[in-house]
Amino acid sequence: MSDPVGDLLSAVVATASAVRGGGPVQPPTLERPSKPDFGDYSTNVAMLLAPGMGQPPRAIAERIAEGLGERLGNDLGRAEVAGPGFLNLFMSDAWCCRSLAGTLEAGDAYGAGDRSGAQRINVEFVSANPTGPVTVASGRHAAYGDSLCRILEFAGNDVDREYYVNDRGGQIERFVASIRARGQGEDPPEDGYQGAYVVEVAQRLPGAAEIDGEKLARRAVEIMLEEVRETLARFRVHMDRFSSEEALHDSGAVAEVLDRLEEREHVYPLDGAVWLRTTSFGDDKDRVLMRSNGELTYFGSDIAYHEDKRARGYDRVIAVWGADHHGYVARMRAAWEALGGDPEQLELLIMQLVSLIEGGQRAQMSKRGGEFVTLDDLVEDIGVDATRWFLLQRSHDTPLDLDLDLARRRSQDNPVYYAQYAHARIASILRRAGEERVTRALAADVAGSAEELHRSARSLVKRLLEFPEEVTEAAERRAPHRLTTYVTEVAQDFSAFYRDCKVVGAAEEGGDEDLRIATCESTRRVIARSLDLLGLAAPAEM
RNA sequence: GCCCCCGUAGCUCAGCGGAUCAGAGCGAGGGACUUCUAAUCCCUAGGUCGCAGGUUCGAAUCCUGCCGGGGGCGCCA
Repeated sequence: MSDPVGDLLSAVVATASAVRGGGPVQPPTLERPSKPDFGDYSTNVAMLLAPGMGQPPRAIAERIAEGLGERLGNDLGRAEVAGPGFLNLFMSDAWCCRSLAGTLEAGDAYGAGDRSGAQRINVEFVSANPTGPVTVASGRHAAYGDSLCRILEFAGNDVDREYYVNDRGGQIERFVASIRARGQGEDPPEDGYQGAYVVEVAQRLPGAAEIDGEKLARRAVEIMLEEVRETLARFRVHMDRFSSEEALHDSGAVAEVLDRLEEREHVYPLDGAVWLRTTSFGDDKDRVLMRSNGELTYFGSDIAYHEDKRARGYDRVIAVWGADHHGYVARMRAAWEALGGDPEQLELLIMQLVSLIEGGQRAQMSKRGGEFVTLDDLVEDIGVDATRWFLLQRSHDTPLDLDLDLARRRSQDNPVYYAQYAHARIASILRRAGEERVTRALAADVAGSAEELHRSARSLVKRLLEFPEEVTEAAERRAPHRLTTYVTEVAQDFSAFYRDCKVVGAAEEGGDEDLRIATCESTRRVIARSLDLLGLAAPAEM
């Protein structure tokens, strides 16, 4: 795997270890300073070593600089000690060219994780109740969950995308009652679903009033799920599995889990209900599993569902929940542990709210009240790419204000087009060069190019070299939004390169056309991959 | 009362397992189209990173308290 920055960091650590006289070294930083005066890369390694060695950091930095010079040879232009003891590294053009060549040799795997640490991961997301269309709020879950899965896969894991269908319980009964009412031309009950879509569902279920309750519920859920699937498909989200709550009851899985909790003596009766002693595992109060009327709670089903996922043998089980479920985390984790689950394996991520702003007003969305904007509407309005970008730009634990007027009006200014435009522009340049010419350039000895690199070219190459680390960070921190920032930076750096360095006809200004074509191709691939990880298209022309 | 998230440039926010991170986009003002695609580029503006303590050689970043905003606290799902 080509990772020149990682290799450079390893060299720094090895040199530091030697200077200290062996032994492990606390992982130093290796950053790209904002000011060119501070070199291509800067490390704090000397300052980390100083306390243990009892020597001034600057003196240690000098010795590491010397050692690095020997270790890296021509790769290192020079190393300077700065400030309190930073070591600023200026890499040679040769190093940049060789590194660039490395990104191309890696092919499609550039930036991908190696499979040595591959995990089987289950990611459950969206899981919106099948009682209405997918809302924009669920769209955020869809965009986030799907992008996270793409990133986790690219980082070297095996991922299952899963949707949990709450196809029983009170909300289904209210949904059915609403359909029945609409089927007879009446308004739904007050606590029912008021949305106009219920009328359409009723029309697809003629004679709804006469159909048996359970059967009607199943068919209504089928219809809604079909729509959910279609909406998600248009949004480029494909679930590997839909898990039914009802099926867990039918199979006896729920009853079995309750028995096991009882065997383990985590359950007790009180006030006619059955409680789970979640406080034994850190929850602030115990929770009801079975109501005094004999009905199981949603929590009871959900325990069985998570136990089902656990039994499937994943290394890691991730669920993305809405902010309104945050109070639910402690009890689910408690139940997981009560059944013998490893708390390390269960990850419950809370997605903060999406608020819609329209006409300067904050609108709360309510599926039951029929007041919501559907994902389909928004996608139709501004397109899949802009919608996904919009929903992915912000960290999942930050509330998102979605200004509809802005989203529509600014559709041309949306930063997503900036990255896509850079990709299209590169594609255009490569078309101009011609397929045969590009092939020849990629086969050429780019690593050995003698071109004196323009600073824009150096910046761009260094940016491309950040890609593997960006993928790792985005995966480990469950943070797809980092890639929106990164791909924008790549596009910006490319724009500067485009301005300063002629590609086709580079020789006219003393440049190496092979090298510059290779730079374009590497950039194009990194942008395309980044966009793909976000679930966005990488157009060849715009 | 308890819990979660947030408070960074006029606006929307990134950065938050400490240092060389004070940044991006939009908005505002000015400039560049006989272009390897101007859906672009360049310049200007402006912030005591909510406040107060603490830890540290060093804090937007970690800890505590406070203030402000949003959300959640059911034998609903």
